[in-house]
Amino acid sequence: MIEEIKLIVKTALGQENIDIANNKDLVFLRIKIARLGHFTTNASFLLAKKNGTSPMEEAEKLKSKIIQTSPAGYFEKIEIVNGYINFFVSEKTINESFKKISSAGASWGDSKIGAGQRVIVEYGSPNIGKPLHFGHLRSTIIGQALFNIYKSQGYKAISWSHPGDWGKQFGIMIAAYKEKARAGEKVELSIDEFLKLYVDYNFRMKNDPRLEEIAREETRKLQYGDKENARLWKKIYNLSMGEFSRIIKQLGVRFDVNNGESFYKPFLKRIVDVALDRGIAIRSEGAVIIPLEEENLPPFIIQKSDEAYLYTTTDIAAAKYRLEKYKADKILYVVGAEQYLHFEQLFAVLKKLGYLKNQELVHVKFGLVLGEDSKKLSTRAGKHISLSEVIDEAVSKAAVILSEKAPEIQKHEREKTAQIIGIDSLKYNDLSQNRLSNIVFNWDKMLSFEGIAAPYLLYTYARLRSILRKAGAKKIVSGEFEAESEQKLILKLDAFPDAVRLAADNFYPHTIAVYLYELSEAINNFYHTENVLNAESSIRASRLALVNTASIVLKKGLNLLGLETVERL
RNA sequence: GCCCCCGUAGUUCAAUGGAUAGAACGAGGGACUUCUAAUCCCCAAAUAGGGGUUCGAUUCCUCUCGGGGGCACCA
Repeated sequence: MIEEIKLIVKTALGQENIDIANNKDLVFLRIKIARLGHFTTNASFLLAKKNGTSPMEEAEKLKSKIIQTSPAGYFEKIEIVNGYINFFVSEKTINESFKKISSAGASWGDSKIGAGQRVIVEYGSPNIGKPLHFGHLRSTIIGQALFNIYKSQGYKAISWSHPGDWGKQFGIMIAAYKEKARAGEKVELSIDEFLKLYVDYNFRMKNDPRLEEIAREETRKLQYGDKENARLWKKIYNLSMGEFSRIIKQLGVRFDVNNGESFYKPFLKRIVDVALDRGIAIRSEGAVIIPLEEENLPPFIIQKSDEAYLYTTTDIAAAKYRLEKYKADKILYVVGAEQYLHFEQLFAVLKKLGYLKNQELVHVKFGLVLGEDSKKLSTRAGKHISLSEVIDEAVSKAAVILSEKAPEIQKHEREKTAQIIGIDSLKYNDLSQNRLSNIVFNWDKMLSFEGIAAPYLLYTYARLRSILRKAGAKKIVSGEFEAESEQKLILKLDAFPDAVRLAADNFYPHTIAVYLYELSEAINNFYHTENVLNAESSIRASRLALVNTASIVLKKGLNLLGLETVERL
């Protein structure tokens, strides 16, 4: 409806106010206070400023214009309050809107805005060799949601994982492994064992520069093709990727492309050579750096003084590859905010090197997961919360609650349902808040199934499905709605595309998450006040159509966020 | 020292520069012979502080305070 109202107002503004109509400050809003109306615009304020008159005066003039030019019966009334022009749409308009939404069905909220554009979403990139810690959940979940959202907006979206499988952590693990092996100790080849080795070595390295030296040397050897190190690397890589795929699958996430840092090793030398040849990079203190003084940034080191490469080098190669080979128009890097500077530098360097032209590169940053002490959780420091542990905890807690509240659900369905509730809860907990804030890790909060949490949404959905099951299959796409709760629900359904657009524009999945909570409120309110199955036949038919449409939109929204639904709860 | 992010009820979070700043949890009270009570209804409580821009500021600018992160060979 909001698009229709936009058009009506712009038409009424006429040619003489084309500047106002095109002004980006002209806004159309859904009114939050129900008694004031459904929609409003600030056009009168802009007109008053332009003409040196009062908003009230301009509002009156514009209102009579709108009454003349708008389709008959579109508005129930138009009121002017404090200079705002407030629109009350008519019942007929609401019914029309419903028809549109229910016909669109699962495509409601989609758009073609991104048609012909390719967007690569990089997320969920683990550091190979270390088990996934809880912090990885954020990137994975936010990234997957953005990927889904962009796809729904008509983009050709590519989900891309960029595992850190080529860096110094391997040098450290290899060094630690060899140290043990030399001492004649048998090393169990498991992911946990390698983590222990890593943490321990890293800790000792702080006080012993010799160990640091050894690790660095192992890294260099690996990068320059040492056989033994390559063999160890492969071992750790396989262990780690197995673990990664298992968890990713459990989370319902998948990647179109899975090119780790090691994938780019054939390109690294050339990246450095070209940068040097063009005079963009220089040698400094034995290393190769790209100075970024003009950009007011610290220099970007692309090769170490021992000739090993860094993730900076890999990132340049990866970006070049995506821009040139994959012809990406947009790349979203869903990576923690602590890498802010790195991406500022990377984007500046890509421009300098001419790889980045008018494509859009965005660092979609998110806050850290902090420990209970409000300090960063770090694997290096041995502060580690295992992601798979958190997932298991969430699922088993869901199973307990499920058996209390819905004992009638059969065993095999119960396990599946507990999985979905547990995982959805973790995801929703993260997705429902602005990604920029830090999160303090807290078991209770993380696994809370009360209030604004996934079970509320899942329950709402299950209720709708239950009504539809009982009603039997019938397909109705329109209806007459008079009850207040019905109209409120339709207005809420009508707002879904706004939430999706906002999420896409700002890379904010939480706008959808918050919207879905509000939608569920409207749904719960509706079926508490109005009976569906026992209503008189024409009303029953209309309400069933509403229930059906609401369930489709709710499911669609949940799916955009990467959440699954259950049929009963 | 410089740079970035954050600061909203007791707590965890909302609010594309718009009206009377919304929820949830927690505390208290109420609603199931009728489509699932993981639901619904009622009730108290907040913009860190100072300037500025604006018809209008939680939102933009600026200073101060507080929390977090980053700043040459980790990712």
